[in-house]
Amino acid sequence: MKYVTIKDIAKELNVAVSTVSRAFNDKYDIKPETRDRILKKAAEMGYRPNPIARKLVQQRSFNIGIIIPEFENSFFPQVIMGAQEILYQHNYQVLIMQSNESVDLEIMNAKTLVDNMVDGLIISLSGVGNNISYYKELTEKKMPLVFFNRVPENIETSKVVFDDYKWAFFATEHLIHQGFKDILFISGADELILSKNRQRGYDDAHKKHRIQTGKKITCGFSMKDGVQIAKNLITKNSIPRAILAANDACAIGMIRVFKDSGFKIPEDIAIVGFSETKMAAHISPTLTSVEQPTYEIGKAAAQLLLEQLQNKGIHIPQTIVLNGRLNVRESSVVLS
Amino acid sequence: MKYVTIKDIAKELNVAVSTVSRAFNDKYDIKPETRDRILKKAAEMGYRPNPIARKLVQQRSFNIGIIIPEFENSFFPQVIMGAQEILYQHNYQVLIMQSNESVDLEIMNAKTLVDNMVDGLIISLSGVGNNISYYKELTEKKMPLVFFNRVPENIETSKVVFDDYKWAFFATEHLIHQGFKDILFISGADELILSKNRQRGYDDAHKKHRIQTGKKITCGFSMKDGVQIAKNLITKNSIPRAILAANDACAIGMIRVFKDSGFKIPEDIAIVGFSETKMAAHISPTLTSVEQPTYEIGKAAAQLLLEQLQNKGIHIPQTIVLNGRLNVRESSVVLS
DNA sequence: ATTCTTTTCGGAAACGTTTCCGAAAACGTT
DNA sequence: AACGTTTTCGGAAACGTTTCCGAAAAGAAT
Repeated sequence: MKYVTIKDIAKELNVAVSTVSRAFNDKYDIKPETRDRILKKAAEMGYRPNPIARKLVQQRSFNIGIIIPEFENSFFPQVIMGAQEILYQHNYQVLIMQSNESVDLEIMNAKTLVDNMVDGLIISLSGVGNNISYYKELTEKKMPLVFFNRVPENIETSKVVFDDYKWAFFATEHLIHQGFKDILFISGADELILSKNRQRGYDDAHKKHRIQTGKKITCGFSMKDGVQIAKNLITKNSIPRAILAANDACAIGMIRVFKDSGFKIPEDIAIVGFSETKMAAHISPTLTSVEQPTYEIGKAAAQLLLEQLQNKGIHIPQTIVLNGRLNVRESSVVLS
Repeated sequence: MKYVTIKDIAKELNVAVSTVSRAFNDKYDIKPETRDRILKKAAEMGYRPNPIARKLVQQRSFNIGIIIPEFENSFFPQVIMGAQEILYQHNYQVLIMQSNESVDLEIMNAKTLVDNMVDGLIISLSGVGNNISYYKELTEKKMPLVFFNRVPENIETSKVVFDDYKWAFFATEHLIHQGFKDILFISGADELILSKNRQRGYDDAHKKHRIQTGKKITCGFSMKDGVQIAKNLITKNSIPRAILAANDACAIGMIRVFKDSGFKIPEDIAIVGFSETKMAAHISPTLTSVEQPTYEIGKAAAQLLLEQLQNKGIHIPQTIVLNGRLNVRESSVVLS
């Protein structure tokens, strides 16, 4: 590939490269007519500024890195769309990396993004065994960071989270209202604040209604995890009356196994999912699920990052807690 | 952010920067012990090579750009995973951009990736009104390009496609075998070869069985498009007996509308989807769908690109045609 | 016409690498 | 000991920008 450079234009027009540069970033003094002359010639020659050279000298990139654990569920893609919308408006490009639920890959991704001089990072942690020491380093070096959804504890950065406590509480209460007592709690990885908050919501709903809590199982966020757990439950013959699942994928995996084994949903086992995928309204039975405002999460994260980018130096970490909704459907309602 | 550079190491060790550079890319002559000394010091100081500086001087990036039209359906994410697997093995980083089904954004994405000196591009076109003149420029400038799934005509590049003709034929024949005559064909954008091939498959299946073809409607690939078309059909009271949909999302959108309006699937309307999303097996009724080998598509595209990268200069455009499978489920089978 | 401001521009350094060229050091050979 | 080879290294240019500094050109004021 042969690129047209600023030098080519300068030579063609018998001006200095600095003049050409000024024509493009007109914050510096340049006579309007020479600027127009340069711009015209540049367009003619098909010149496009080289962002790599610019990054090198400016030590910034106008790039934002986004790291997500997976994109098989539509949750993260939607968050990205939300973030992109905001960031594009402010002339930032978005680099997306995917860590495949692996902490090591996640850190590697973060490092390559930093090496590539992103101006900031939007991150959702990979499930298990998270390691935030690198992120602590980054905050010390003043790299703007925003976590969302799966956020770490004990680190002073901005965060965008869902009100997991409240909605785990409501979802649990919903199941209790339906008359179910033995409610299994499928939790995400223990390290995630998200899991702890849901646990508290689950516990408090039981406390409020003076019911003993059911069992808890820790699990990942994929359909496979749901399948595995359901199979285990069946072989152990330890079938709960109702389930609060880690997310929709997990719930759907479980439903399939249960249905294949002859259980009726919700008559034998009621189930509630989390984070409302598009599938929820279409599977059979339709799945009751806690809906999260995915686009809003992305937008909020982008905005928080932009704030840090603008008033660099002084940065007060904020946590934005977003609200949701419980979409009640067939999987959790028994007509009596 | 303060970065440790090669100069810092050179100063610390009283050697030239060129020596330090040699220590990292040991294709040049360097005494093993000084190399070890440098590597040790570098690790100590937390040095990481700056890929931006390297790109600038080497005029290459070890980055591959992937451009996809959307990532709400799991189809494209899965393709990306496949491509990443291969590219990572060859030490390429992957930059993902998403063009939101907009041709303009797609071209912009391509340009920014080129500006960022990607070594090659893997592209799936955005639906309507595609504009390949820029891609032609790129091929003339020897930029390695591979298209997949939604590929353009009249351009000499490597491509990875699905055997749309064959599977549209089989899917149509399957519906005919079920006894359906009035089969509506929901096509993707007309510009796409994919659409034309499916059309041919659809037509030929009718010819083979001496049945007159049904109507054809052109449509996008999202659930919204399916919803819109189904609504139109209902208001026009032009309900077909069976439908071959553009993809699963579209099919699912239609199913919902039909079900809401009191139609029974498949008793009143049978339907077949395309490209097998995870949803297909879980919605109600379960959806008959043509399954595409998503990971394989990604892998094949990556491999084709790597070939071009390796023997640069001479490049024989190849087209890989991948095979699929028809998963027959409830939505298209009437027990009689 | 002289001096002083302001506008406009050119030159050059810098960003962090790689890589070419040539010189110094180390080693072999006679 | 003198010379030729090979190994190892330093210096410097280059990649395409931005930006600082200072000088030339243009205008204003006396």
